[in-house]
Amino acid sequence: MAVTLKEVAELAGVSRSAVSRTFTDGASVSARTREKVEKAAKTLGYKPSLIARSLATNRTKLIGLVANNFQNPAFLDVFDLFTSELQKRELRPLLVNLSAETSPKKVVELLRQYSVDGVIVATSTLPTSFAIAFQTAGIPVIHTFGKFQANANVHVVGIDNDYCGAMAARTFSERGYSTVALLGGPETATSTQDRSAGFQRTAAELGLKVAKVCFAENYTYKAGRDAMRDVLKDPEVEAVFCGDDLICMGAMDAARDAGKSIPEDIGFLGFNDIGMAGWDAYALTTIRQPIRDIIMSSVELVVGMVENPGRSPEIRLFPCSVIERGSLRPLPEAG
Amino acid sequence: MAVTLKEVAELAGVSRSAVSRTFTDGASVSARTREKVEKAAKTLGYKPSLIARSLATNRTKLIGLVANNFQNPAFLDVFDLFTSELQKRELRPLLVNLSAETSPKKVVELLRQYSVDGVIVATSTLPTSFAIAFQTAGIPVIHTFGKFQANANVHVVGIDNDYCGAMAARTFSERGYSTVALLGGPETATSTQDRSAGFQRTAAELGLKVAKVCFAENYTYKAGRDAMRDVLKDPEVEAVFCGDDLICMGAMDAARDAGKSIPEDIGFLGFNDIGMAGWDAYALTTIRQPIRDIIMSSVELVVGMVENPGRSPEIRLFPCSVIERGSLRPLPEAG
DNA sequence: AATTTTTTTGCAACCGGTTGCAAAGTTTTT
DNA sequence: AAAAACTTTGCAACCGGTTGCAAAAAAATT
Repeated sequence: MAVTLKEVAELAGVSRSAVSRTFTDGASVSARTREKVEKAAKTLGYKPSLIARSLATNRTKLIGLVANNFQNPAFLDVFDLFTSELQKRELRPLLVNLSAETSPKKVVELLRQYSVDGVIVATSTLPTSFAIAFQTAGIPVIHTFGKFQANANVHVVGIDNDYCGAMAARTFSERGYSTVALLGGPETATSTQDRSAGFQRTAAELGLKVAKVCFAENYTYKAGRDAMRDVLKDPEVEAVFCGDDLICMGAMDAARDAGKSIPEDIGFLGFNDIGMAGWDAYALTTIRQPIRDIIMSSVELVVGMVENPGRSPEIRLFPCSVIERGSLRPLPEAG
Repeated sequence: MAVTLKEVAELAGVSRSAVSRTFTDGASVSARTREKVEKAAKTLGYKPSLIARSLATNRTKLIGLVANNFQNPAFLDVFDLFTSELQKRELRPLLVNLSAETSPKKVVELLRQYSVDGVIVATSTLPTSFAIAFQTAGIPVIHTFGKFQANANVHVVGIDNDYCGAMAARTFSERGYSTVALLGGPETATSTQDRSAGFQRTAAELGLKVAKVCFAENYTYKAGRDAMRDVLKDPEVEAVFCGDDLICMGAMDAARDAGKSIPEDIGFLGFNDIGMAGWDAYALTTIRQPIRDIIMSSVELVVGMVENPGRSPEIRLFPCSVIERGSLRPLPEAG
């Protein structure tokens, strides 16, 4: 069915190598040969087979994209940006939905079998060891949204979660809150752990009482709503720092359900700044994570790794900022 | 770096074919040979290269997944289901983000170059001709969420949009509304056109006045909010049928912003039943589209096509149903 | 035990490209 | 016009598997 190199070579009256070279960037072909080949290729509708090329060059132009959070709208942006950014560079994403795949080990095997050129692990709920498994298998890997360590042994692109936790504590303190709660994302996520640490440490420093610490089971509205019921048992809580906007929205609805009004009776601070955070019904004050920068940088880095595998592990962190809307008391007037 | 067939064959003391056969389902190998090979493979950590296999067998186990709607939360389900459903069958999704890709023609070329075994085009905003282009190129294709025609020439899996439009009109009529509006999705989407047709025809039959027909520019909250401002100019509109839940939520907020309360002053009927539709802040009455059934069926069909390319085009439609929440007047008591 | 049937095995060609190398062809230099 | 330097080209081997075919081995039949 498909037209091959050989047929084009025959029609153009040149060798197979000549045809191959016309379709390879930077190869040496004379203008006359190129013209003949291009004409023949056009006539036959020839396009080189990327599979065959991959076998010969040992490059597939496939980038594995491993995620386990297909429920959260925050990931829509991630997918959109990843795919379009890869496409711009003539690369393709090979998606792996980790929630469905049995073991992480299998995922590594699988992507190795497909000879992906690189892998982006986009999740904060997996340990660093997962990303390292790719590295051990000789596959360039970036742990996006991952936990960074001073003695990095794997590329990490994301944010400083500890610092963001501290930022949340400061945000509460500046607005005059004195007793607050933490309603984090899944407890096993490294992002949750780091934010929690930063939040509690800074709260202590600022004399802010953290009356309650709890965690939602996953990044969903429902999990947030359920966990919030627990927080509401404690009447002294004036504001809640949530590990994710979706969780936060669930928590807000639980609070409203209990007759509280926002921000008068209770304040909420979200995380991520997903599109919905700006909707009138929630008007969420939240800490924005610069997804776009993170993704672009991850793609750039993985491409760099492919070109230069020896590159030493890098940590790239992007700043987050508080987006002021209506779910917290306003800052007191300066002066 | 990677271990090859040849090395395994040498270690096991058998021919390359024997190794190949141990890793090919249904091939003939004796128990003793298989054992020797498996032992050698384990020692060396061998896994067959899928690229090489693809070249030889002309099957890649890659399924192209073309989408152009990465903004809508409804697509999270789509991605999740598609990827996990493909994974169960040992297939991989090769994602194409159409919004970023220049021309549809290029997409066909691209997926052909990667020799995908099949393609699922998951969008209602592209004409049937797009799906047909794959077919012409000899690639099995399913148009999921596509427009179906009596004389089908391409597989379509989805819903009967005309019928759903009619269902919306009946829903309004049953609840005693007499003057309504249609706030559809993008006007170029075939789903919008069909729903609109069914809605208006049935409204006319039921004596329901459609005072206003307009369309959101895309499937977003903002587009819904903007378009709703136009609808609000007409004070006689009692209820609005929206082309998508996200659009509907935007529209609801525009209405509330104008001081209307829901459902007392104005009613809303959404479409899709995304997770957020159930949130307290919206409690959207909406027409549920059975995404899960549609996706599972699409995957099953594309697999069937790969196995039997001669298969004649099929149309698979799934029923939708009204999910009653709080954005419409209740049904009058029976009797 | 000899013959027939069935199963297993290795050989070698093939899938559709790339690429190092040396020969052939051009262009530049002397 | 010959020599030197540079380009272009085709040959042939290779990437890592699969598979039809015939020979070899094993099992079943007589």
